[in-house]
Amino acid sequence: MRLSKLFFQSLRDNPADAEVASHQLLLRAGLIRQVTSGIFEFLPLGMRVRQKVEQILREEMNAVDGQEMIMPVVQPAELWQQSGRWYQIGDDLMRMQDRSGRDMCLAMTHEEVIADLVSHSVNSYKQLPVVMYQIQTKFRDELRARGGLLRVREFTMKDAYSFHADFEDLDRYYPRMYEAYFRVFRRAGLDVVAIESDNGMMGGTMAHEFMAISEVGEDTLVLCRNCNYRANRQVATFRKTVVHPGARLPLESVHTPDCATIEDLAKYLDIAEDQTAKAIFLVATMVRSDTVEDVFVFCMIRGDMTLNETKLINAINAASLHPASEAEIRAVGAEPGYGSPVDVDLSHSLLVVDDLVAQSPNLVAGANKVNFHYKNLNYGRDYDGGLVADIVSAETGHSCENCGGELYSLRGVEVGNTFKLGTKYSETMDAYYSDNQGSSHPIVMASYGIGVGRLIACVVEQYHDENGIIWPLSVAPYAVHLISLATAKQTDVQTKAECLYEELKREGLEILYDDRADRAGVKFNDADLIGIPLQLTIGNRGLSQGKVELKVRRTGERHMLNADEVPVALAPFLQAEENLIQDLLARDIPQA
RNA sequence: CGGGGAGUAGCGCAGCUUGGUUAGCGCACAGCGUUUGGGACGCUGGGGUCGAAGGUUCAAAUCCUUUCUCCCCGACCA
Repeated sequence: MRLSKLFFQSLRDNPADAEVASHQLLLRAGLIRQVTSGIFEFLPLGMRVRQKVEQILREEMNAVDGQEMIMPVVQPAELWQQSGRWYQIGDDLMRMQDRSGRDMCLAMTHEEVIADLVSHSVNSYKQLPVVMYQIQTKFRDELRARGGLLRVREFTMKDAYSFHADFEDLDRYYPRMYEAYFRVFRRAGLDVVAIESDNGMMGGTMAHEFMAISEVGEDTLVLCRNCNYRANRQVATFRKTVVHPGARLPLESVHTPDCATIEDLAKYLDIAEDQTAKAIFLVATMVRSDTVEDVFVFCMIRGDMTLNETKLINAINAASLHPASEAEIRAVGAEPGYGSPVDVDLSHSLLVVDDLVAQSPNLVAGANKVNFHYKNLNYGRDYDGGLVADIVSAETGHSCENCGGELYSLRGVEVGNTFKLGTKYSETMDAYYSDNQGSSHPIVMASYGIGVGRLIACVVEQYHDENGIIWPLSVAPYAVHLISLATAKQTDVQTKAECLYEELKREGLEILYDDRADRAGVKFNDADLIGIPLQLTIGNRGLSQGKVELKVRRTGERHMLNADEVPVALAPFLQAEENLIQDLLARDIPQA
């Protein structure tokens, strides 16, 4: 492709509203443009990267028996009502009506439609297992799009769905997809970590997330330094130990002036924060079959820990949570900042006590009176009932539940996930098959997603420097960036550049040919910005000695190649770029 | 939705506090000339409903009200 003809313009300055590196570089290198919040265009250069990624996805999905198909973006409400998600999912689901007033929505994902398809098409165990996938647009009306392609509203996802006669068959298949996922990410140059995750709105029995480790990530991973425990902080567990065991002491009320925070309280009473308990007040929205109800939730957790809202949502089976207002807190007889479950009216509320608080004797907690706390608060004596569950987050420094090793945390971007859905959708969408005895069973289902744009953003996050992007060869828009420095008078250089362009194209190489009339500096800077792995410069200086100059974008190394044997001379450098990916692929795949 | 910030040419910004000619600058863009191996220089030129609506005023980019959009931080996910 001639750069002079390419629909392309680089930006010298970073657009003011782009903060993360991948967003800035993808914009500046002319790969994408934002149309409105969270909705992007992929320009020709960006489209080529996308096609590279999609090709990898196709090859790897086909390799695990996936069959490509395509499903609609606009879907009837009925299917989502049938699965129940029409009611469970909030405003993320973009709803609308067609001209006759029929409720419709934009697909956030395609479980309903494919389960519906399978319910009509699969009748016998002989048709199972079957795996289908698509590379298709999804729309999620996110609260807040951010970070360029990292978090958008309209995006392209590779979503695959597998259907099995029973869980054993799914368990046999699932590891194949898990490994295929590692191959996809590694072929694109990304090193990822697979972790246990929450099932969220997907439901089902088990889920993994594939995380690209990055400071710009929105997720926190909890990992063990000793064993291979890895989980999203939303679900990560840890070993909880009672740090101050002992016999129960009598409850007493103490005056604690100006101790609205745990830190102040511990300091004032000269105790450790792990000897305190704190109350957290939330309102949960509970969605039952056809009712929606707000319930006040009174949580007790140890003072040095933080509430984990995902765990809480799962423990009480709520649809969503939001902080309670002061009025709502006082309505049950509690005092904000000095709350405890003693002598409050919880008849219309839900008490949830973290299991560690339930086990720990003699904690200090609020006395529901400004400037007063209780000492020696004991669950089962001073208050009881409610639900006892793990509702706090694992943090750096906690102990691994499996081995006792030290936990630490990293930030990551979720580039893919896999869900063992079980029979949730097959039952609601009526997807049953007959076994060899003629009896009917729900089909066992799983779904597997990878965000194409997010994957690209993660590649750029991982592969860039201060001058621009440094594409891995496997996803680079072109393999070689040919830069002609010919001036109007240097017709010999011009001619040689044209010949070289044609020759390299004949060799089957993907070439971006900078034939523009700009000065050298402009071209070099654009080349570094775009980030094609190999830059081939042809100018009067080298050509007068029969040479062209090769620069490896990744390392900055320069080599003089004989102008007459460029394709041959180029081969080892292309191979070296290829080898980087092969090295990544050769690594062991960590077990799920 | 809560908190913070910003909307002036394709991009980056100044002007606004203290209203006053024809709204400026750099980059980008077009033409001509000189240049030509790491973002050249000169001359000329095109491009703006100053986010929108309403108001105050002799006069509004500037003051007031309303509204829309975008970005960043917190509750969601590929």
